[in-house]
Amino acid sequence: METQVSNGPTSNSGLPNGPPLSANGAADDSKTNLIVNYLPQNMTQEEFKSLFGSIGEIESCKLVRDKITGQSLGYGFVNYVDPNDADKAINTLNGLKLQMKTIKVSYARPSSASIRDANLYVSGLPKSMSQKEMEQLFSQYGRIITSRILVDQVTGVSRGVGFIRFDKRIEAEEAIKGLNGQKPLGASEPITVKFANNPSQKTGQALLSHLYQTTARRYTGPLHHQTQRFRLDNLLNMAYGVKRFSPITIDSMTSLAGVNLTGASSGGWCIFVYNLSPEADESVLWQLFGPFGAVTNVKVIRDFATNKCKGFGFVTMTNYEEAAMAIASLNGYRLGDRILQVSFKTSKQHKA
DNA sequence: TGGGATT
Repeated sequence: METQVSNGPTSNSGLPNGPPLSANGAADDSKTNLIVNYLPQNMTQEEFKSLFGSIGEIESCKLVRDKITGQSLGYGFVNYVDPNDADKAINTLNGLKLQMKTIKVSYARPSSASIRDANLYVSGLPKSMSQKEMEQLFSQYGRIITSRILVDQVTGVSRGVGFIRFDKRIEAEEAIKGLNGQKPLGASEPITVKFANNPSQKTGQALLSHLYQTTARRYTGPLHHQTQRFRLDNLLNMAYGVKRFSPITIDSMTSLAGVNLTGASSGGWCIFVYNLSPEADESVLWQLFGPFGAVTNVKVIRDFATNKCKGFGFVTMTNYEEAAMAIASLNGYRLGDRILQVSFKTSKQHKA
């Protein structure tokens, strides 16, 4: 997504021209220190250093990692010895495409506690709201460093989700107080405003959570009956319930993986789980579905006001066969005093 | 009986 190199009213540094910024007597690295955003998840410290070291001598550099999981947070800092090299790095490496990412290279703002955790996640935005309009809404609370609205990769339509990074954390806090749960002028639904997760943090957490559940289960005993083995044709009928695709033959089963791109929208098979209790949380979904295979995401849908589960949730599984087995096994499964209904998620508009 | 979306 090339748009990420050119969003926001100012550069990510807040220092568009890299002006002098001494003041406190400490080493002034405002002309040499760069922040690099949108690095590929799998890039190592060594690769990072190698890439930026090709420009000139580096005083120091750091790929920022999650303290607990150790995984890259997708950004880092490079401090050059020579300000000219920093300038050159911006000119030559900003916008560079690495794998699926377009990296952003800009001057780093001076390190300070007050600018940390100033990044907000906004959802429920009207699809018609532009980035500029979103900024106008938030700018009353402080100086915006960057902003973005996520769009559907295919249609380009807003997903109603955005990010706002303020200069100061207190500004972000005030924006949450002032805007969370509020309806923008003319909007029909309130927006949600909260502190954003770190980039790419979610997948790591999902992995960890799954790992935790998988490990913990060994010591707490099985949570459900053994998975039953179904004949393949029987399984497919049960998994799909009412047929919504052209009939699937057993012969075509092996080729389903190649068809995933259409059947499973971007990154897995989405499963609808109905009749969860109001107390249900994400962990119960991990526990139920984890044993069947790779689960990448679980979501319990909660009421905005009460924070209680609205009775359903969603699970995303990577592999079709594992998803189908989970559905065949868990549909009709009794959880407490409730009988679960589990099926592949279908699009409502396509309902007969 | 059908949401939210984490750059």
